[in-house]
Amino acid sequence: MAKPRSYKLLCPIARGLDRVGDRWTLLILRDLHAGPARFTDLQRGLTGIAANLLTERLAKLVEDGLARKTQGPHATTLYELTDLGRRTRTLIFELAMFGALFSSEGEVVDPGNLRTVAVTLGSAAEKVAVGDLNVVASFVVDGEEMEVKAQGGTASVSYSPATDPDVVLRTSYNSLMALSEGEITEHVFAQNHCQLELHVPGKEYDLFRLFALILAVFRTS
Amino acid sequence: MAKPRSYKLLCPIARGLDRVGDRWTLLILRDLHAGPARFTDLQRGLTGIAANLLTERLAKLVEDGLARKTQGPHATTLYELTDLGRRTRTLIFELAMFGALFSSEGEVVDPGNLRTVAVTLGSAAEKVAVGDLNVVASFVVDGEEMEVKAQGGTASVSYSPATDPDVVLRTSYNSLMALSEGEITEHVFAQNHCQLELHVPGKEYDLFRLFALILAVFRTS
DNA sequence: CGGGATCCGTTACGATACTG
DNA sequence: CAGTATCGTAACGGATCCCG
Repeated sequence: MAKPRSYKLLCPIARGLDRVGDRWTLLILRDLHAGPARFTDLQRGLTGIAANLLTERLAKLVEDGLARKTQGPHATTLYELTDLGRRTRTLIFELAMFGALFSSEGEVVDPGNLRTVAVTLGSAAEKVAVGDLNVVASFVVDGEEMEVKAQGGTASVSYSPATDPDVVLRTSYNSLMALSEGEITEHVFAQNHCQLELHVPGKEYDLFRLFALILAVFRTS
Repeated sequence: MAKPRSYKLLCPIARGLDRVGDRWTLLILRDLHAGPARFTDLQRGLTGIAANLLTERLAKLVEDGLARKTQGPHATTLYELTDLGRRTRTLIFELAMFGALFSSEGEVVDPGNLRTVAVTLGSAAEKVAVGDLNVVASFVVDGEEMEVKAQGGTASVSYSPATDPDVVLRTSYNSLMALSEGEITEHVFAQNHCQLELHVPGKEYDLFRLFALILAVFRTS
C-alpha cells in the first residue's frame, strides 16, 4: 500500500487533515455515520470511486483507528466507525452546512441516496429538537427505510427500520433534496411529494415541526 | 489553469469538499482567518507548498468567492477572506478539535507559527468567554504580536498589535504548543515559559482564567 | 524582494479488467 | 462479495526563471 502524503505539521488542523483530508475519505465517513456498511454498499454510494481507492482509504481509516472491520450476517465483512471515528460527526455537519451555501450548478453525475443524508439530518435534528417534540417516525425513501426519533428534548436518526413508529412517511430522494434546496416549499412537499401513514393521530404535526426546525438550520446558517 | 477534480455529487458535503477539499486549501484558509496576507506570507507559513499550487489554490478561492485580492500598503497585493470565506471558521475549528485528538508522532518538518493558531485560539476563546472576564492582552510570540480581547461575555483574537493592552504576555511558539499538547501544565507555563508586563494590576488573573477555559475545551472535547 | 509562470520528475487518482 | 492488478492520466512537489 502506498504511503499517503502527510503535511508533517504540528498544527492540529494539519494533523486532522492527515487523517481525513484525502480525497473520498470524508465521504466514506459520511456514509459510515449512517451505520455499518459493506464494501459494496460504500462503492455504490460513492459514485465514481475506484475499487482500489476505496480499499486504500478503508485500510487507512482502520489503521488510524477511525473504523474497524467486523463480521456481518452471511459471512460478509462490515465496516463500522469506532468511537474515535464517530467524533468526525460535528466536523462533517459543519462541512455540510458550509457546502449548503453553494448551488449545485453544473452537471451532477449522481443524485445520492439515503445513507448520504443520515449524518446531516441526524446532527441537524439533534441540534433543533425541543422538549415538547415527541414522535417516532419511519422514513421510507425510494424503498430504503430510516428511523427518525424525537423525544425528551433530543433527537436521533438511524439508518435502520423503525420499530412501532407513530407515523410512516414515504417520499422520494429527489423530493427530499428539492425540499432541502428550497426548490419546493415545505407545504408543497407535504401536499404533493409524500404520503403519510398515521398510526398515532396528530403525530404528523410533530414530524412536520421537526422538519421546519431542521430546514431553518440550513436557511439561516 | 487546470480544472480541479470535482465530485459532481448533489450532497452538500460533496459540494463543500469541491470548494475546500483540495490539498492545502483548508490550511490556506486557516492562515487567512488571521487576517489579510501576502503571497509570500502564506508561502512561508505553509512549509512545503509549491508556488504554483499556492497560485492555483488562491485563484480558485477567489473564483469561488471565498477570498479576494486587495491592494496593500507599498503596492503589495493582499489576499483576504470574503464574508463567505469567513464562514469556514466553525468548520476549521471542528477540524482542529478533531486533529487535536491525535499525537504528532513521527517527524514534524515545521513547527508552525502564530498565524496558524489564530483561528483555533479565536474560536475557542469566543466559545468559552463568560461575562465577568474582562481583559485586553497583547500576545508577543517569537516577536509576532497578536491581540486577545475578552469583554462583555465574548472574546476575539486578532493578528495585529493591540492598542493599549491591560497586560502583555511574551512567550515562544514552542512553549505555547507544549502547553496546548499537555506536555507542560498551565502552572509551569506561567512560571517558566512566559513573562508578563502588567499595565493594569490584577488583569493577569483574567488572562489565565481565559487560558484555563480554552485548554479545557481541548482536553474534554 | 514580491508575485508569480514554466518545466519536469514523481505520486496519486480513475477506469477497466480480473480473481479468490 | 470483496477486493487485487494494471495502466493511462491528472495532480502534486521541487527547482528554476521571469517581470515589475
